[in-house]
Amino acid sequence: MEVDRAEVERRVEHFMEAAKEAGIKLTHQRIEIFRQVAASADHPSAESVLKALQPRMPTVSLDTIYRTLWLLNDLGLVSTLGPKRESVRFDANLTHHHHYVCVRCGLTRDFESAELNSLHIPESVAEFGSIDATHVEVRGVCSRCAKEQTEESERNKSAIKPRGQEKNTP
Amino acid sequence: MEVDRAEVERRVEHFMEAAKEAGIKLTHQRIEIFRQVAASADHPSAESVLKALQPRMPTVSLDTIYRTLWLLNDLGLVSTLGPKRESVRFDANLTHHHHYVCVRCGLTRDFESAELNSLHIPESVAEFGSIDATHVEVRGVCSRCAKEQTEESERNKSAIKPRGQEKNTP
DNA sequence: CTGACTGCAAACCCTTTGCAGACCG
DNA sequence: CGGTCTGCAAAGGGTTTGCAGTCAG
Repeated sequence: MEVDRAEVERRVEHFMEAAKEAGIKLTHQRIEIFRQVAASADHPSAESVLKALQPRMPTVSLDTIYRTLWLLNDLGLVSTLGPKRESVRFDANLTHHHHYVCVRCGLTRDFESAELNSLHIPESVAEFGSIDATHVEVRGVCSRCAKEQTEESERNKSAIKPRGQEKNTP
Repeated sequence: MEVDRAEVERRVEHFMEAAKEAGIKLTHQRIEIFRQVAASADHPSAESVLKALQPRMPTVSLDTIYRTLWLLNDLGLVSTLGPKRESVRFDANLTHHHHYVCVRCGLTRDFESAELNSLHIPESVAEFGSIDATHVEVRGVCSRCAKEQTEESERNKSAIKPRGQEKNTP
């Protein structure tokens, strides 16, 4: 499924500006990789970006795609779906509940809300398939990470923030 | 963070019955692994279950934990958080949007809803940390998988359904 | 020109699998 | 006791990293 052509070009434009501003080089690979992600409505993985790019760029390699996608992520031009790169988590709470997730360390906590259990979902969604459950995910920075963040922000004043790689199962 | 002791025992009880009903053996390992997941409010990974169990059961191995957790998942006694075990997916749509996810093949589609963009989150959630974004995930079986499912349901009439392992980036 | 970037290959981490011995029922 | 289950070790798949050559600015 493809994104509207004009929208793709708008996103690419935005990417070019942001890249220039961040002082990174606009290589052929980066432009094509970004264009490919921007054009796909189905949130591709690195692998599927590679497959899509192969015909146009036979020599592009998977690791460049990874590096580029994470770079784009750091620049705030794309985001990732679901947990970054963690192990699978298991949940013995069988009641209908929702989650608070810390975007820094992955801490996950349940919460309940009768209101959120009965959300009104747009009718258009039914076209995708059956609707079995709806689940709300609240994202933020947990208190512990917030504390660490302020502590270390004393020294860092660089433009680009590193992609948090620390793991944590508190 | 620990789950209420009585609640844990209630869950373990439920597990014992369900296991008997399913005809699987109640080994020491299975009971302890289940108890550990049931007792953790933070949705542990296999690795953290292992660490928690090491003191009590020094010889338990990581692969047994994996096998047991997936077994519990198949029995409907635990569930998994986030995408089962896929590669990271990237998203170039920077607008506030929500997701429809097929639980069979992982197909993911965006949808928008002004109503869902401004949900009322319980105040208790603020205790966990800052609230930066809220995101609704609708789960179901996509039309394509639903078709396949009915086609193959002719032959299968086994009690326990296999854990869907197929991957798919449509 | 020169430092940033790419491609290659090998390393890494989490997870799964094959097999021989151990244990539940 | 027999078949299920465990532990071990090794394989597997996705992702990352070190290095030497390449390219954008």
